[in-house]
Amino acid sequence: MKLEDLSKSYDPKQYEEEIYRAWEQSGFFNPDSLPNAERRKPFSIVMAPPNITGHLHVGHALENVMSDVLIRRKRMENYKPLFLPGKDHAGIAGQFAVEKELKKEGKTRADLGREKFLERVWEYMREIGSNIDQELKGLGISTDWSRARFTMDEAYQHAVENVFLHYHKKGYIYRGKRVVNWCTRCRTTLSDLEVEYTEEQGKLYHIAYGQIDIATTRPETKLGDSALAAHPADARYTEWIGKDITIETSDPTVPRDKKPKMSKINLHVVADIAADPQFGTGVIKVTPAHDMTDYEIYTRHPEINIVQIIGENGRMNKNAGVRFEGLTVMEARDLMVEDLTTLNLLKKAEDYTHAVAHCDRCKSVIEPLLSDQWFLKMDKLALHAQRAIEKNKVTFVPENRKQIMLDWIAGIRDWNVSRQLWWGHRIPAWRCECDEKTKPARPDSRSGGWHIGLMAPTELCRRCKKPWQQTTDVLDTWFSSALWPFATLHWPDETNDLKTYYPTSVISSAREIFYLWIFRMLFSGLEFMGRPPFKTIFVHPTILDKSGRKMSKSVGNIVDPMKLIGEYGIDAVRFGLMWQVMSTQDIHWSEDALRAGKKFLNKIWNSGRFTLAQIGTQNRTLRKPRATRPHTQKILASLEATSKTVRANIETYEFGTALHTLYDFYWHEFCDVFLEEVKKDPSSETHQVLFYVFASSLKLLHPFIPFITEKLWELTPVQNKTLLIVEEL
RNA sequence: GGACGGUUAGCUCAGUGGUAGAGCAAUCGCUUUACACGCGAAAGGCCGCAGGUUCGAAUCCUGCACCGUCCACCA
Repeated sequence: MKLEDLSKSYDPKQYEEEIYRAWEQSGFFNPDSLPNAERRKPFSIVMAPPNITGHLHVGHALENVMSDVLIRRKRMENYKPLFLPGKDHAGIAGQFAVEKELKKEGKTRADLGREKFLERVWEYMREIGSNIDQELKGLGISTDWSRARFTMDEAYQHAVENVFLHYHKKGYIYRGKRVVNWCTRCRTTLSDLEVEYTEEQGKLYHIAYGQIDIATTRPETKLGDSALAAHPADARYTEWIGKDITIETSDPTVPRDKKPKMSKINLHVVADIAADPQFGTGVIKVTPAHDMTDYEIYTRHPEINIVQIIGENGRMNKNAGVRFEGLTVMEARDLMVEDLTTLNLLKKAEDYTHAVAHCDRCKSVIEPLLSDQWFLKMDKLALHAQRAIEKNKVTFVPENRKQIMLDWIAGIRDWNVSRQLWWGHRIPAWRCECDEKTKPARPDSRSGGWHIGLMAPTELCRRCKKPWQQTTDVLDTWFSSALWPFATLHWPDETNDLKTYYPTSVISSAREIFYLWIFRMLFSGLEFMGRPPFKTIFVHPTILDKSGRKMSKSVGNIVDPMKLIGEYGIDAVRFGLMWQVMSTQDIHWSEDALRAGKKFLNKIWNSGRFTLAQIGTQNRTLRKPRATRPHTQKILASLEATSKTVRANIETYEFGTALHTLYDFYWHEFCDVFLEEVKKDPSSETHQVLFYVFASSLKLLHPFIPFITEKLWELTPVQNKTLLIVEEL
């Protein structure tokens, strides 16, 4: 291409595709294929695998561009950087996405059945998965596609099974009946971290319980009451402790079409620290099957019994009595309030704002329910993580995240790892009919009568000669994500990749998944690899809208990175993202930064055209020229200073400062001042310096805006030139 | 209820003890042969509020207000 053919303004669309293809064809995204790979030191980042449920959002773009800046920089610093891409099957989110599609066809997953449904999920994953790959490539990131992983790959599934068996062998896995977060729509449990609380306007009902009044937001749970509790130090109630009191209630045996009837029941009164003397009357009604706190009270007082009144479908079950059975929780609440009013037991109902639990995924209200689930004991695993953090085996950026993580670990509870979903890793737990009869699941028996291990589906039970049945429960999606930094490198096989690239250099994570993912990778890495899975945890900023609100579909303030790329080009979007990253402060999204980027690219382009025209076509070496004149000396010194600042800033993840520094240097010192000097003094020395500063600037800018710099590099007459991505800084 | 962060030009943000800065927008002048996605010039801020330390504070300390995020079993 001749210089005269270059357009007067930079047109990204003209070059982006061709350049990305050239990079891919070079094989340089694969660190093993780099020149002198054996002599380079490893550097590695595993991509936070996007969920295959939709499109990339601007947060993905930010995170991956930041990682890519590091990777590209390290490649030019003679490391062999691995940027490992992949995708997550996203258990509940994945299943929910496909269910939503089915709903449009008027079907549910039950209509298809497990097998057919899973086929459908796989189909969906393949389709959406390849879209996501395209979108990632659209960001210009230099990931090694030959190493791409998916959490449902066969090898990955083996790793997951391996981990489960390991934990079981160590006694960390147990099956227990607990009050869990139950999503009545998804029909599965959720871990505490997958529950989202929203402040909602409700009512606080004051109900007469014998001589005591009790306040509750959920009067329908009255049907499952099995005790009352007061604080042991609460003098008002000491005489009641240990005794039964008689309370009046709506008789649940009266059919719904009849008027409510008063009936009496006895409730035992216990002393328990969970009761706050300051709140209401200081007495709590205890409904152990449907409230976490109440369940804990129950575990401390063996004399209390437990009655489940809400079923997994979110409706009242037969324990609630004919009057309430079959009603949804909300319907039951209304009826109970109506009955209590009629029976004159409702003292008052005041407006009350309280936190209501919702399913992170489908936003349905969570019902706390008593349920048999698999748990992972967290005490030892958390302790190891805690020690590693305390001994600074991992670095947190920003630093204050360290203490935040430690505080959180201190209050950790066992992890409910089972899910009643179809899409996910099946738990390797088996049983057969005879086993079920002879060894019924007892609460808290280690595996509740299940046999844990790997079995062929054809294997028969020795006792009854019938085939073993595998549990239909699957694992929490984060159980597999926790293994990402080593399972992607083929653990448990001791591969070269594992030896070379574990531990990874830095993990870049959204605050949102700090506990959900980062913490779990940390203890998993320690448990299975004996070392933390990353040296540095970089908790990157969250992109909010201009007024500081979280981006969400319902608010309609989402920014689509692909649309922006279509409008501004990849480099301008990368520039705009990095321009706004100041330390780890959240970003109030402003498209101005993209406009600034676009203008800057144009400036680079035209200064490039000018420079190339000035220096002629003869190949030059990249050696630093000697400068004898003030303007050449000045620009070389300035380049040196810029280079140092940029290096320091990238090392400390100060992407915005690095880019601002480059911008100021390039535009205001190189273009505004030096290029004007060149016009006045077109000497050989000036041209040598011009060439050197221009070429050096392209290298420094490349990690941020790789396309335009690669294109200009191609046009620059450099001796023994390769692609810019592998040029030495 | 706890933890953390923010509050500087119209908007998005730098600046962390010595006369206030950038990008974008707005104003005025330039069809100067790299670039009008440009060049030059001018304009714009009692640096959230109230105290304190200091010769001197946007910058350090204390308190308060507002905004935001995360964590927490308050019925």
